Amino acid sequence: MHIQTQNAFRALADPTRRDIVQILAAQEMTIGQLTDRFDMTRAAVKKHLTVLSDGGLISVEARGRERINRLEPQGLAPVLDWLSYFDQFWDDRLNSLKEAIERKKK
Amino acid sequence: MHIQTQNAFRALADPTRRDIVQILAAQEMTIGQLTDRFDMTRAAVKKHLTVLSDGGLISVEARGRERINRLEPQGLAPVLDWLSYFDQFWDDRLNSLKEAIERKKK
DNA sequence: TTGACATGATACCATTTAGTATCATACTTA
DNA sequence: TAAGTATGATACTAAATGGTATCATGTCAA
Repeated sequence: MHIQTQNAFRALADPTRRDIVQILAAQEMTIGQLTDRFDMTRAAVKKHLTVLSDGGLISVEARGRERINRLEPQGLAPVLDWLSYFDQFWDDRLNSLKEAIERKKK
Repeated sequence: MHIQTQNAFRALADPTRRDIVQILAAQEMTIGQLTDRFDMTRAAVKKHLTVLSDGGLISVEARGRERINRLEPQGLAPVLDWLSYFDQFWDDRLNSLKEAIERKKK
């Protein structure tokens, strides 16, 4: 059993963590900056970041006394791989995503 | 916040439940049949099925004294929709999925 | 109709989880 | 160097989670 798959799915199971992932998709942030976006303590945000890091969804770079948290999109790969098992059930949906990509490339 | 999205992600967060989803993708089953595939009691499997049902990932049809559990692939839609937010990060991976689909269609 | 079978439901337990409060550490800067 | 700032780490709590055991209900079949 793939521990990466498990850790990634587990990381995405919490709504706060999914929000963090979306925020970091737009802009990298320190823990303090992220904490400003939520109604919880810095310690709680830090815990979520640890779970996201375990899931391979973010990376952390030390910069002075700050820690820059960045999205690692390839961490979503195990999730997509697992979902791809169900190709035969959602060809239509995948095709619409494919078309969106084609449009964007023009 | 989309409760369906939350329930679907939560349902997929457990490895036993992901296994159940894959088993049901191949063949619909009763609770008893599913229990044979796992090293846990029928009651535990039933709990997982309830979580999967809450997540919209399976449906249950009563047939006599049996309950037929079926995969509901469209329950994965909220998960895919959420992931599609990150299109710009995994064009390559999506393209490989797209290619797999194209190959299959031939 | 009666026994066997498939499931539903409830109570209970141990562990994990999501959060807080608090203190320690390390870096910046006046 | 000393104060302020950003983060790390630990201990603690309440609630959710994953599991069991047990009993109730409903259906099938002889």
